[in-house]
Amino acid sequence: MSERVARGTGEPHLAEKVYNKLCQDLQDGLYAPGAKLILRDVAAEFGASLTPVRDALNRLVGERVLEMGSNRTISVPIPLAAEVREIRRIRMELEGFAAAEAASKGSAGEFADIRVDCDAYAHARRAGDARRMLEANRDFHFKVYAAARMPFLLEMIKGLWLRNGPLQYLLSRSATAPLERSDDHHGAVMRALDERDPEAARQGIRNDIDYATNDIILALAELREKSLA
Amino acid sequence: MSERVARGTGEPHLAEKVYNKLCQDLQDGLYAPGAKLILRDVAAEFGASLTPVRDALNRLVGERVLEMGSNRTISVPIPLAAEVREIRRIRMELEGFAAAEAASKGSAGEFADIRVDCDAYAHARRAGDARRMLEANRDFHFKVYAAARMPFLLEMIKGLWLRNGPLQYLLSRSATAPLERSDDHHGAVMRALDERDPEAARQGIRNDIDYATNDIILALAELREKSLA
DNA sequence: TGTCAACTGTTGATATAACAAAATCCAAGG
DNA sequence: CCTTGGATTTTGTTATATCAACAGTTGACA
Repeated sequence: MSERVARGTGEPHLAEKVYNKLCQDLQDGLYAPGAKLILRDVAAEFGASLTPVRDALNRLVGERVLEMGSNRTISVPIPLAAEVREIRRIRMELEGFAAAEAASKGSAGEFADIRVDCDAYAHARRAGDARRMLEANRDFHFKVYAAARMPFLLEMIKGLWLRNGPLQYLLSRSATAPLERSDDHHGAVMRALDERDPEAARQGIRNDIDYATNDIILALAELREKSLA
Repeated sequence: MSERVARGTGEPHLAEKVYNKLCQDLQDGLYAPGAKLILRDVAAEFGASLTPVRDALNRLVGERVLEMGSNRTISVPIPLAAEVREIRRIRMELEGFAAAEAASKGSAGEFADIRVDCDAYAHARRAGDARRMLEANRDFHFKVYAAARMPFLLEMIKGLWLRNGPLQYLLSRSATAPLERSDDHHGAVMRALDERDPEAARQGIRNDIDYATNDIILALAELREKSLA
């Protein structure tokens, strides 16, 4: 039953596989906020023992993607609206900063690549394809941030996104799911990049985050209301 | 040999004790950058088994305070100068933002409390007491950030500080240890808070971080030079 | 019928054993 | 003196057993 292990190579061990899969699923909004992650259940899912699962979960707790309750239960956080608002402000600072840097330091090639996702987003929205919208939106944002050439900043932003991945779960099930219309903001960012105008890029991203978060806050209120019923 | 465990209460379990102690020691610069953390050694130090130590270390890895090498060895990161510079810029954004918020939202009582640490810092510097300087400096900064009333932001900033805690290890052993003279910047922040001038507070903190990081970069260069010898 | 205590299953915490990859060491050979 | 090859030790990985806290259930008794 003991799995072959590879150390030293880039080959992922079991703990890392579990970690990666959980990240993926969290990002894709497959876990509801509040969902508990039972060690033995997750272990069974992967056909693994507790140890690698503990490793993965503890790492996620360190990243604040999961939280450990006072009873030591690990679960997907249900942020308070105030917390979502706080994270929105932090994201506006950090991602705005990254966009401004990108406008200064990005290459024309990168910008062309970014435009593809910008168009893909608009196209997907017109087609009403929610999944593609999500994907294109994410690619658009992260390609902008990558153009800032600040790897650690990119990591931090990824962490913030992962953190509200589960909230997209809500969004995707929300009655009022508004299919956010970020086209204008994305377009503004795109123009700012081409014109190498850092402040305009910053402001475009800030607006995008500002508006998009409103939907999340609404969905969250809806969840709370439902959980009282 | 099995330790009594308390679940549900706020009482820390073994893994958490290990985690807290490591945080403390890292923050105090007791670990050199590049130091390896051997599972069994740490476990022996705490008279514990591997499991709780794995828990603590994995969490620290998640927080990017420690890093896992390709051979799965966990160690204190030795950042490249470029990384230190990147983190400096991120800190300037984030901590500058927090200071600006503090100027808007902090209470007069908080400001009075902050002034104590500001004075303590100046006093410790004149007395040449390096340890007290460090302490007063940290208290000063974090009290400012706490006044912004953004708990998650505070967490993130703590993470960034923890991350270059080990670099203070270098500083404390550096031949050119410059005993940074942050008095002016601290004073500027202090004035900005009292006058409720967010932009001045932001700029004061930004300057402080900017200058203070230079010392770290110098010490880092010194380390690299020494490690080549 | 309502209440409470004992029982039982669940779940996280810890310790430990077995294993494999890396690292280290040491001796033989060039 | 340096290299090289294998033996030995170190060290991370995984699985597993045991224990204590917790939750839910059942059943006895008032």
